[in-house]
Amino acid sequence: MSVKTAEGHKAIVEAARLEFAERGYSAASIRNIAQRAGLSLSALYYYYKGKQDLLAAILNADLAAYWTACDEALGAAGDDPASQLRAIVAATVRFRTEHPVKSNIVITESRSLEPKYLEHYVESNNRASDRFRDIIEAGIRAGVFHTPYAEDARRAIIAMCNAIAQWYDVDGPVGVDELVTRYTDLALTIVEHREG
Amino acid sequence: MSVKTAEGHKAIVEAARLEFAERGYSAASIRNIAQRAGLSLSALYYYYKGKQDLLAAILNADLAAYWTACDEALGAAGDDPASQLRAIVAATVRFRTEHPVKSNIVITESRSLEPKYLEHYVESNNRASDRFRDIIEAGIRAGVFHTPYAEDARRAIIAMCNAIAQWYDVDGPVGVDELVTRYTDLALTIVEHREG
Amino acid sequence: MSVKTAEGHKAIVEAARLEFAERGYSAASIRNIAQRAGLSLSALYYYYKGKQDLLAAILNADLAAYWTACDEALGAAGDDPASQLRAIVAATVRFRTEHPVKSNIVITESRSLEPKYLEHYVESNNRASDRFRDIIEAGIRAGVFHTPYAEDARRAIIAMCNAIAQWYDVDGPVGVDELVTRYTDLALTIVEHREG
Amino acid sequence: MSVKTAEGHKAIVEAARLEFAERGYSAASIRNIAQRAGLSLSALYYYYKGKQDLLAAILNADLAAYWTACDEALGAAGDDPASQLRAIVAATVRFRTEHPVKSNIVITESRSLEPKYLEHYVESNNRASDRFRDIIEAGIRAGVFHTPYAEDARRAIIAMCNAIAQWYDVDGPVGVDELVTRYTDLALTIVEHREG
DNA sequence: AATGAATGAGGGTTCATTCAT
DNA sequence: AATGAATGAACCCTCATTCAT
Repeated sequence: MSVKTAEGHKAIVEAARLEFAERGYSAASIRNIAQRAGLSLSALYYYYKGKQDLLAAILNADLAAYWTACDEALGAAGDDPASQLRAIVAATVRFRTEHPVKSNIVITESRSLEPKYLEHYVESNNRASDRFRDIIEAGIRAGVFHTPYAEDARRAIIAMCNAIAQWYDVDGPVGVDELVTRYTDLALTIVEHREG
Repeated sequence: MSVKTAEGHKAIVEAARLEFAERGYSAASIRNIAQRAGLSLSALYYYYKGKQDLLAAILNADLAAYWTACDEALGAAGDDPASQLRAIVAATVRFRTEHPVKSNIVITESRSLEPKYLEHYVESNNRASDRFRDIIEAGIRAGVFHTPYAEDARRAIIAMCNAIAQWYDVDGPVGVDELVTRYTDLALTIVEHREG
Repeated sequence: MSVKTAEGHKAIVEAARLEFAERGYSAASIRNIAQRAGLSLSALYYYYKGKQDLLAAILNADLAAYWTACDEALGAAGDDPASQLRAIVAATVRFRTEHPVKSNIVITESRSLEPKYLEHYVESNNRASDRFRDIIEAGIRAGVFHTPYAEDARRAIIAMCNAIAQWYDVDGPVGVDELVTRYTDLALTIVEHREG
Repeated sequence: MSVKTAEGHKAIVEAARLEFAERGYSAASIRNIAQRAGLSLSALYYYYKGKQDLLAAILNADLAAYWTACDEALGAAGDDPASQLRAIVAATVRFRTEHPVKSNIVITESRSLEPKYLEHYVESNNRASDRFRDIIEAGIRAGVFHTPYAEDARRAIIAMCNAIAQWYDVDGPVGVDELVTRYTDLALTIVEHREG
């Protein structure tokens, strides 16, 4: 929230992201994070109140980054449900492939948030799910999505996109653009998109 | 692996499953596990070599339980790819809803396995994925599944089924049978099943 | 002391000697000893009351073995102080080279004996030192040993002989007989043996 | 090696020396050491990486202290082998009597050093033995030491000097100066020192 | 703005030992 | 004569955190 030194913040957050992603929150060591960031242990405590505070900061920042990406894509896309769904899935696939560390932390470590920090995060996360829900329901109302299971389709789409962060390899055979095509197609298949 | 006393084993494994599921492997305390199992700390060490050993035992047991369920379902189902896919998805949905703790541990905590134990687990897990792959590819060859993205469809189906363990509530509005129907339908939609 | 089963006793004592010698008393594990002896942990406790009891048994046995060897050598030697000194030094060198494990345990681990067991051991050990003392003093009275420092000479001789167990290598270049010659010569030099 | 605070270091090292000397390395408790030093357990770990690290620090420091004393004595002594031998034996006797704890730790606990730390220590210790060897061999070449057993004489002298730390009592009947006289005489006797 | 020193709680693990059988 | 099961105490060590400076 508060800004102390941009550099300090950044080094710590980046180090923490890696440490959290590699070891998981509770196995992560705040000493390691400080060391990775090239700071003293006490310096870290100057910037952040503690481990939870650091996790919360990262989780909120990374979730926000994801939603910013989604919002931009949605804004640039056409208004019809199919275009909107394509846009949000594409943005998600891009984010999961281009920011696997951020993605995995948000997906995996949010459960380590203590109640105090959890509230704000969950709320933020729900607003996210709502975007998918709204689009799908709009598509059904418009008669272009024919799935009888709106909620499950929504969960399926989110789950399959999230999983990408766990297996995708930038140096692998499949390019991001190709993957975007596949997953937008899959998403439309899942909601049973049929025009006319 | 090794069997010492059925009772001792069972109490410990059940307690450990809960602890691992609630807190995650590395936040889990072996002292807590012993207490939950109603044993002394050292008694636990009489049965298991350590925390890793306990995790590995649980992971292997629960993964095996899942695959046993799948195999039974596959054996009882028709030979055609659609029936086979329906069967394995149904078995998976059932397992995820009826054994959410086992499911979540297998899905979430396998990454805490150290190399020594990992090998056997990964191999076992791969044989699992192969079942899905084989069925989908058979369906494509047979001309009944029309998805152009066999691998991604496979991943999507697995991801959506796995996610169930995270949100499903036995006391919620949706019954298991209903959920099975929905997810088998969704799976067939994903692979673009069309006969004739 | 009491005999339960000759075999059991022997296997345990031999295993314990090795373990004590390799790791030192307090780092030695009674579980390891049982395992090395090919017995169950409880079997060991059937034969010995505990770790201390086992140590005491070994220490007493090995010290006794050493003094038996000395007594035999002294009995077989001439009555004059020089012959007696030669005999006891030769016996000591032989024991240290031929039974390095027993030697090292007696020398090194006696300090781990608890008071209860210590008394008997110390007494036994003192009777040992007395043999050296008596011989040296006899030699001085007889006018064949001319050292002005009887006690220090005694300590020096014992120390140099004991040290052998720490460095002597059976497969090394120096044979036992040769070593016996050297150390008996050295001992007589130390007490300044001059006849006539 | 690393220096953090002179005070912290000193209190810990002194406490550890006593604990190691009294109980032996593996029976020594790091909690006891911290308590004796008047520090918290974790404070100790701020200064030393662990039990081994502490042992290594002490062993190296105390061995160095001994060799510094030897070097000073050798530098102040005459160049001829007899004077040099007298000097190094005198320095050794003084060190063993005046620093019995340091002496006993170096002599007894070096075997508890793990390979990682052992190397440096052994090397340092070998340079030590070499001093004795060089002097004795120089004496033999110069025709003033007549022992036919240079190596065994060296070992005997070192062994008898080392043993002092185990039995010498500062409040006993024998003063240090007197002991120095006796042991230098004994050493020259052992190498069969005869001039002219 | 930044740190070195110190702490207390808890971590996993191993230990010698006992006891019912 | 022999054992499997269980225990409580202690082990070394690492942790997130604080505080005086």
